Amino acid sequence: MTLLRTSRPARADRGIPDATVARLPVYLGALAELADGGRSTCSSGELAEAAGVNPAKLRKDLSYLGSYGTRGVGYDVAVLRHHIARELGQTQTWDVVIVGAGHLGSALSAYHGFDARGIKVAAVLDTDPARIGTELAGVSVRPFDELEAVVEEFAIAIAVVATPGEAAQDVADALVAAGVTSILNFAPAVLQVPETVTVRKVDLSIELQVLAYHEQRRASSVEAADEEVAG
Amino acid sequence: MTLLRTSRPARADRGIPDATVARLPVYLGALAELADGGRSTCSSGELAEAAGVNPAKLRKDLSYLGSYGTRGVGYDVAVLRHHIARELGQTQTWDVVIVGAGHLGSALSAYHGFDARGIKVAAVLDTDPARIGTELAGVSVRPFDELEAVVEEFAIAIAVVATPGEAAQDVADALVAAGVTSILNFAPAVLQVPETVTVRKVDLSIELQVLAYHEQRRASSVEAADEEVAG
DNA sequence: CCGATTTTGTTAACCCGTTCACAAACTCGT
DNA sequence: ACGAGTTTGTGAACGGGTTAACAAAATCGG
Repeated sequence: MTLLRTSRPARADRGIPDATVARLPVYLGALAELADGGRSTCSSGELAEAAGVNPAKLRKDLSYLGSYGTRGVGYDVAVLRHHIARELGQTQTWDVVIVGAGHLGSALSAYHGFDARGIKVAAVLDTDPARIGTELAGVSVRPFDELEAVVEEFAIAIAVVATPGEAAQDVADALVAAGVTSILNFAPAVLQVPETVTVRKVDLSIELQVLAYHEQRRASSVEAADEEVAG
Repeated sequence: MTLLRTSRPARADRGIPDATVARLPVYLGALAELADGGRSTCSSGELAEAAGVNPAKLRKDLSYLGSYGTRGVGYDVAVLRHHIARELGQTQTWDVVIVGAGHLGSALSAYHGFDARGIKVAAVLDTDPARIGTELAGVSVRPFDELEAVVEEFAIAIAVVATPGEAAQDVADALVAAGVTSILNFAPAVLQVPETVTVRKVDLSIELQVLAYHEQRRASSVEAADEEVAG
């Protein structure tokens, strides 16, 4: 027997590609709209249009979940919603803790998109005494000291860092020590964590900066076009 | 003569890759820290460490801007900052308008990362009379009707959509009509815009959902590991 | 029951981005 | 002036994701 393990299913152990996982919630939203509109089935074309992606890409994405469509017919809206939700872990509710009750922390704890997607803000923590005790979207702000207690109480695996950049690394260290294994980082800082912990970073000013870059190119492309004509 | 146009410079007309552009602001931040620490030069290794990326990737990224390093020495911090800032369009200030003065709009207008990066919130607009006139981080909230006037007054090219999902498409249409050419969309909706307009989308709940997916895999990978041992 | 039509699932080509590895270019000590 | 050591810039291999294209599988009309 040969020991050729290189070319194997490879999806079984590696899971769904990240790029696909990031799009699944979009499909879920589009399916919810279709369901609200009374549709019980839909084609990949319709769904792709609603989600703003290429139909081939959508089918490829869905194929990672299994074969839940019917050739010549399309997808059953309810069935597909169920399978995507299951794959994303939406069949259970994920309790998360938000660290930092500033503007961003407030905005996040008030964000309505969460409940609909199986995410619940279990607690908001802050070190500022002035903020502790204030009510934010149903939960009151608790002292940062209580982190370990909170993580244990709600069995929290996912945390959101919405602190200033200077505090972010210390907060991350505390989160890791408390047993959190996934961190969504909004602070403008690069977090150092063990390999066992997943970090995703969102930097609002970076997004704007990318837009500014494209704007500048747009502006200077006028000159470029002139050159083109001249040359 | 053959018509082989496939392998061409291709960078001259296409500009810097988006992935690189998104990292340049990170390098800029790391360089600012180094400069604050009194460093006048640095190597690709140091800068890469500070930015949290692979040194080879950093050098490749910088090579798109030109050759601003010195072999055997490294990069001059001040010079490199200047060139990156110029490439990103940071030598000028970009005025942006934020539509939606809810929690997220408030958080964004108070975000300190902007000023340091050449971005200025020129105006915040909302349709809710209760919010109009309130002060947000230096600018008062103005009625959404004044969009065209605001865009003209500040020569605005970039807008931020921080409204509920239902209002987003109407807002986008108005923005396009007013002459805005870049949109950063925080609303949970897929925006339809002309090809001439650039849209970038940030969905906070999607980011959390991706983390939830990884968490779920982590949990079920215990079973998978058992199987592995058994098989 | 069969051919025409629709739509999925998937293979293969393509493209972009990452990473490796190394030659070129610089500094420094002697 | 030269060799040893350092660090950049980039050519090339690699890998993942996107897209096009098509075979497989279903429906429908007659």
